[in-house]
Amino acid sequence: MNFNEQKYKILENPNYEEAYDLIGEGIRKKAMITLFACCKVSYEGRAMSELDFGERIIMLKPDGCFLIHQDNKVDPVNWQPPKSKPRLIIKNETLFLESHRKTPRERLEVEIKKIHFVNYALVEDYEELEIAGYEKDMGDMIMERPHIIEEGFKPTAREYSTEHGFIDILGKDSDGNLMILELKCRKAGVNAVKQIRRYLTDFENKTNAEIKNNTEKQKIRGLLVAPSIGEDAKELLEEEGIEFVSVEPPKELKKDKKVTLDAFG
Amino acid sequence: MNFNEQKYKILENPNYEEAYDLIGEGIRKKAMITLFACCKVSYEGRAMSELDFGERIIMLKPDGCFLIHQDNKVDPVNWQPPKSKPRLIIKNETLFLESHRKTPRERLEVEIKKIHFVNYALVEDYEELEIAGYEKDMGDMIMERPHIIEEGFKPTAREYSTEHGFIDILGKDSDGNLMILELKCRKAGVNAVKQIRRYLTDFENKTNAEIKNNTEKQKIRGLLVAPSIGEDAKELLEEEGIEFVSVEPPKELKKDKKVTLDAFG
DNA sequence: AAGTCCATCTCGTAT
DNA sequence: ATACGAGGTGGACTT
Repeated sequence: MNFNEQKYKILENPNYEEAYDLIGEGIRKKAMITLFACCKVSYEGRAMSELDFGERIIMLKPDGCFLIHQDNKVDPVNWQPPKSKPRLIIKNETLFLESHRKTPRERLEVEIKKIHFVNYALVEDYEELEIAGYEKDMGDMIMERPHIIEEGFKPTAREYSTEHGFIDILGKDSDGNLMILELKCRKAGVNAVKQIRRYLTDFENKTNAEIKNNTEKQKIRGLLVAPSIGEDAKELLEEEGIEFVSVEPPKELKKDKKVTLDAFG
Repeated sequence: MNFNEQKYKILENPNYEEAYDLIGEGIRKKAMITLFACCKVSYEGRAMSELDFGERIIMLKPDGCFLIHQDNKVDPVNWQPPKSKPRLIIKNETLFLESHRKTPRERLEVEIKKIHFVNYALVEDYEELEIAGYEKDMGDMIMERPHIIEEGFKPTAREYSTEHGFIDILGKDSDGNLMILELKCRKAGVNAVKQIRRYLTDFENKTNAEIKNNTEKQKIRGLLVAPSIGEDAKELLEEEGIEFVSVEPPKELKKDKKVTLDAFG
């Protein structure tokens, strides 16, 4: 982030012109914008809706998302998807926020009666969500029957924490080499391979630092474990010297899984 | 709103204790709480997930909803549904936000590294969304104006229960033949056709069993009513001798409809 | 509480 | 661009 830039900016009880300026600035800077305002919302597109005046939290994201949240429910009451284009309009001394998209043509219009506060925030976030739930079943299966991976494989740790996230399964092969397993319950893509690459780097640095005097060099093997693999992922895999093991995820019913998860409670 | 109460409260760069107090106050007052913070998120329940440190917008709603929004996508990256219970914890001079629910047992934990700003807002909103364009509205429209389907069509039942589910609309044509209508408010696929096929089978069996002595055989017509139809669905439709009627879902609001009707009274 | 079905589903991925 | 399927689907309604 540039030091000239503020991380965020807040205005309380702004008039429509001040709010117009702040929101415009936020959009230009690709910030997350949040308003607490009394507004009326009209939507027309795949369906059609009207929401009369009331107070809501409005969010604009830098990817074009437009969310209007009431004080209940997980889902926004009205919204526009990514890549929608926002527009600011002042008409009759009133601020209007609009958001448009094409294919399908959709339009959201928000008439702002009163803004209590508005802010923008320059968000820095480089992380992606790692979901384990479905991989968990697969992990359980491998922990119980390690020979699925290869004869002599011995798992040593689960959900092993590193700088770049959690390694699904850590273990050793019959020659004592370290094995790093990344599990995917569906067709694996390039991201999975990149993830293993990061884990390998973590461990190679660690190994170099901690046991640089170790004369017999311990090998570190990276394995992608998934039912199948995309073509682009396969190329990257071979470049990186990472191995691929085809494993079908166990077909358990959700109900069974639920029982398993409840057992933790 | 009580005049003693502030409509909202904002803190910039609070320490963990100040934030703890403000968020606690917001929860007690049943306010919407918004944070701009660097945080790490763990979820365990129906599935499991980890999201490493990064800046996000966190929202707590008075109904117990808990949302963590990254700077893209409509959906939150992690969340808890209504009626979840929030908890504030200070541990090792660090603030943790938790949210729990039962049935199913789920837990969300947010470790807060740095809060840029936090606020709560006492939201006053008594409006509900008025929406049009659903299957239901389409059904309403056809019940009110049956000629949309064809001249002489007379609906006899709505949501008619069969072994294989509910028939949207049942009726008779001008020749007294039975008509089975399946409504889709968007482009219809093969499933819609298969559904009608099942209904037809149900009725043909019934007819054969009950009135096998009936000399003049009553025809049973299956109709798919939708704005458009997929190519694969069209093929199956023709094989099965099912008819297709193109009807756009009504893009008018209930309120408008009510106004229109009121205008006649 | 559990099941069913719709949704401006959203979101990913392959074609 | 479109088509198809999965989801911690969410949310409304029925049993």
